[in-house]
Amino acid sequence: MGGGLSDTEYAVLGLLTFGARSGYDLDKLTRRSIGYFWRPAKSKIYAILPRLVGRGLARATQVAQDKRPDKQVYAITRAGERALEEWLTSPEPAAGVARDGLLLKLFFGRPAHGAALREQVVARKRAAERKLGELEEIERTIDRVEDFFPYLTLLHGLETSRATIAWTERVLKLLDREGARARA
Amino acid sequence: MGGGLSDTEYAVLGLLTFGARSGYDLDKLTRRSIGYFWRPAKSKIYAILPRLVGRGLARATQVAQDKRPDKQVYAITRAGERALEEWLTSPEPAAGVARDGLLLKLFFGRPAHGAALREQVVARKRAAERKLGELEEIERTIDRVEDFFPYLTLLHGLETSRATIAWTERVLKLLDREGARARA
DNA sequence: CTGAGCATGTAATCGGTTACATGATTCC
DNA sequence: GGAATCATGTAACCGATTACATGCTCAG
Repeated sequence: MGGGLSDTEYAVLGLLTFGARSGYDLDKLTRRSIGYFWRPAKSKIYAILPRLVGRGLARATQVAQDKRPDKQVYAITRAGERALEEWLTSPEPAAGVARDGLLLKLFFGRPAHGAALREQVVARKRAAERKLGELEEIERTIDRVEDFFPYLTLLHGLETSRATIAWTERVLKLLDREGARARA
Repeated sequence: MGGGLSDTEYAVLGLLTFGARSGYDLDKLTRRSIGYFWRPAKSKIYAILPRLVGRGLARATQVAQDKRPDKQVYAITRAGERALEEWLTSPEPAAGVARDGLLLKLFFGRPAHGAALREQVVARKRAAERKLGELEEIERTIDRVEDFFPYLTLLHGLETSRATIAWTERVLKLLDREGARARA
C-alpha cells in the first residue's frame, strides 16, 4: 500500500510542481535546478514517471507532435501535491555518512604518495573553484524573494565550496611542508 | 582480469595495512578511523574479505580460541599492498554530486512549510555541532606528525562541520525573517 | 552530410543496506 | 537473570548507473 517514495521520486514530483513536463524536459531541468545536490540518471527519471502515475500522484497526457517525436507530458495530481507536502514537512532521517574517495585515499597515504595525492587535492580544489564560480554567477541573477527557498540551497553550495577550497589550500601547504621535511 | 576493486574494498585493504584483523575487528575499526567519511555495513565487510583472498590481495588464517568463537584473521599480501598503492596514486574520478535530502526539501519549500523546514534545519545544525565536538576532541589528542595523513582528513571534517553550522545559522535567520514578513 | 537536439525506454550490472540467524561468554 | 560483546555470515531487497537501442529533424 505504498509506503513512502524514494527521495528521487519526491524530487521528480517536486519538479512537476513547476509545471507539466516530459521525461526529457525533467532530465534537462534537473541540471538547472536541483542538479547541484541531486542528479538522477535520465533512465531513472523515465522509470519513475509511470510509477508515479500508477500511484495516482501524477497523470500522463500523450502529446502528438509533427516534426518532433510524440511525447508523454506528466502533471502532478492533488494526491501528488499532498504526498509531496507530507514528505516536505516530515523529519529528515539523519543524513548518512557522506562518502568521499579522496579522504579515503588521504587517510591511507604515506610520505611516498605525497606527490600523487597532492595532484588529487589540486584537482579537488579546481573542481570546487569551478563550482563556486558557477554558483556565484547564479547568485548574481537569482531573485532572493521570489526564489527564496532555492536561494537557501544556493547559500549551502557557496558555503561548502568555499570551505572545500580553504581545506584544499591548507592541505596543500601542509603537504609541501611535509615533503620538504621528508627530503631534509 | 579483475579490473579495479570498489572503494570499499580498497578501504578494507587499507585498514589491513595497520595489521591483521578479523572481520569483526575491521568493522569496529572503521568507526574509530575512516568512519567519518566511509562506513560500510558489516555484512559488506564480511562479503569483501573472502573476495580479497580470492584475488590474492589478502590471506586468511583460522585462529582457534576457547572462551571466544574461533575467528578468521586476514592479513594483506604483497599483491594487496601493490594494489592499494596503485589505487592511492591513481587520479580520483571526479566526485559525483553529493546528495542531500535536506537541500532537496528546502528547494521545494514554500512559506507554508517554513516551520517544519526550520525544525529540520535545526536538526542538521545539532548534528553538525555534535560531529564538530567529536572531531575537536580527536584534534586535541591526535599526533600530527605520526598521523599526518589521517590528520588531513580530520581537518576536512572540522572545516565542513563549521561550514555546515554557519550555513544553518544563516538559513535560520533568513527563515525567521521570511516568517515575520509573511505574517505582516 | 554531419552532428546536435528531441524523445523514450530496456537490460545488465553494481554497490550497498537491513533484517535475519545463531550461539557462547562475561559483566553487572 | 539480562544485556553487551565476541564472531560470522546469508537472503532479500533497493536504488542507482552505464551502456545499449532507435529514429526523426534541423542547423551549419
